[in-house]
Amino acid sequence: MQTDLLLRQRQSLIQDRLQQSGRVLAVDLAQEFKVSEDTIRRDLRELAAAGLCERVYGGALPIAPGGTTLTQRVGEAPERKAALAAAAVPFIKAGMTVFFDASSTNLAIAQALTAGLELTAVTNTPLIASALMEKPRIDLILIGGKIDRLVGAAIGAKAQRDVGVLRPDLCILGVCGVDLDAGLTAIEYEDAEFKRLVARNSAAVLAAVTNDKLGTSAPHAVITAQECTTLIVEHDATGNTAEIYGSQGIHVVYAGGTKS
Amino acid sequence: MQTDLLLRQRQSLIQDRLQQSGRVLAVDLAQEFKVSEDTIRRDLRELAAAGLCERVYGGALPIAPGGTTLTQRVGEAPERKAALAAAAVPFIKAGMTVFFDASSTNLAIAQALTAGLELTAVTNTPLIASALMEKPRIDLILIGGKIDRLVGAAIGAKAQRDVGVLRPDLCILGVCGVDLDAGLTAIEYEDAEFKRLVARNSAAVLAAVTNDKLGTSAPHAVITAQECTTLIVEHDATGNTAEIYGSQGIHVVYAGGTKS
DNA sequence: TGTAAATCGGCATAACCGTGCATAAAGCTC
DNA sequence: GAGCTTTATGCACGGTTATGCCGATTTACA
Repeated sequence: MQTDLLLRQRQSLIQDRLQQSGRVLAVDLAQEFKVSEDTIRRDLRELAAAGLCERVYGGALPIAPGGTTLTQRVGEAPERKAALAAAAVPFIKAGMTVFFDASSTNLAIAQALTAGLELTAVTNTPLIASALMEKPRIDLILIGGKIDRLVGAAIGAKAQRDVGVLRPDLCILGVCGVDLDAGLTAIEYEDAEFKRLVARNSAAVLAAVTNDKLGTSAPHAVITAQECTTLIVEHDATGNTAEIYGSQGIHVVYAGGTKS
Repeated sequence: MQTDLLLRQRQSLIQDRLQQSGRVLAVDLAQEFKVSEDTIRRDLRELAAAGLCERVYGGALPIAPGGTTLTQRVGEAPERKAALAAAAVPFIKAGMTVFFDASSTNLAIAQALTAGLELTAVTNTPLIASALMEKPRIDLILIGGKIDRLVGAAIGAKAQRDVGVLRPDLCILGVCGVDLDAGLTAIEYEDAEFKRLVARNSAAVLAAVTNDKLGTSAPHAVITAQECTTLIVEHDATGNTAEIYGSQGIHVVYAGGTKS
């Protein structure tokens, strides 16, 4: 706990607390920073005036997300995705080049990254790019092209050409289905093409999936299950998931629960 | 503890302290270098002017926050930007191909578009792309490349190459300064290059600016004032704006007010 | 509806700031 | 080397900022 902070430092830290824990209490902050509650309130008022947080009785909340179509998907089961994201973050290490595929879970991962992390991030998804811009130490590369409205990202010929020159250390894949036989699958043909290209060019592939995708398959194959390095599943995924996929050499991680 | 340092040495050491501990206090430095606080303050002022640190009350911080980024600017004066946006929307007609340049005001314009509008939108700014994704009838094309954190968009060689093939009907330019003699100007060199390229390739150029940019100029010229088709200013812009720019054949529109 | 907590505005104060001026050292010109 | 300019520094002054405290008001909740 630091003492004698400068104003900007304090406000900056408040923003961190906000983004990390989803809310802040004036009392807690006053105690933590050893200043009066009045000062904290003034800070919160200023941050709110600058549009950086939403002022509420007793503290403040992060700025309300707009309500996007893909943000809509983010709105579904946010705590599950946050748990998956928290489990995925440790796999992203400083200095890496990481590709973030289009997916609401991956957006959660991007948001969950610690602010100080230094890495090169690549994405074809504006929403994820926007989230990554909040992290000051990240080198951000945007893959352009025509945006597919369903996927919410650029996946066409141009995007495939641009992403084809990259060799990421890690590919954080978004998938529509995961099955031992069918492998990782996607709903759209072109999306699957794009995902396969990136995954095959990456040194490692990580996928974080909610329970409803486990054991299901979508029309278009992306990669085989064996090509997936790490699979992050929910803590209450069917009991034998780890054994089934683990036997294929896949590293299975349970999120937010007690298991393994 | 050293004595009798030369100015450059001292400033260099201050930078070290800054990078090492994340902040410096004027009092501490004065004591450490055995000079008056005034001298330290002068040092800090110079370093800040050179863009090497951020001056704050009591000392200085590293340039980590990085000037004012796009996400920061979004929160400033939202109601003024909304008014400008409302005035800009009528210029965007169905069927057009429109380029949205990086700018917090342009983000407001993107948000203000009616949901049913059918058009092809192009942007190099993830934040604007995210906003445009909410409009279901818009064909969205993303310009990729390395994201410049200060500008908040892709403006490098790759982005210029990709945008160079487009011939938009309308370019909604974001500018840092507007002056009759200096024309439309930008703070960053590469950003200016990018903007000029897009503007010159567009059939029409529209710029919406807040009062603080009127009559000012930034280091790098984008286009001459005459090359700007439409200029949208605030309702309380200095009275003779319309006359001055109007005499150059520029269509001046006052936003949100009673005038014109 | 009553109560405790949270908030807002005003006020006081101490620390901090920038400016202008003076001084001294260093560098330059002739 | 005399005389000038430039530069770095310190000091004094008035203005500004950050913060804590107080009183009046609003809000949440039982």
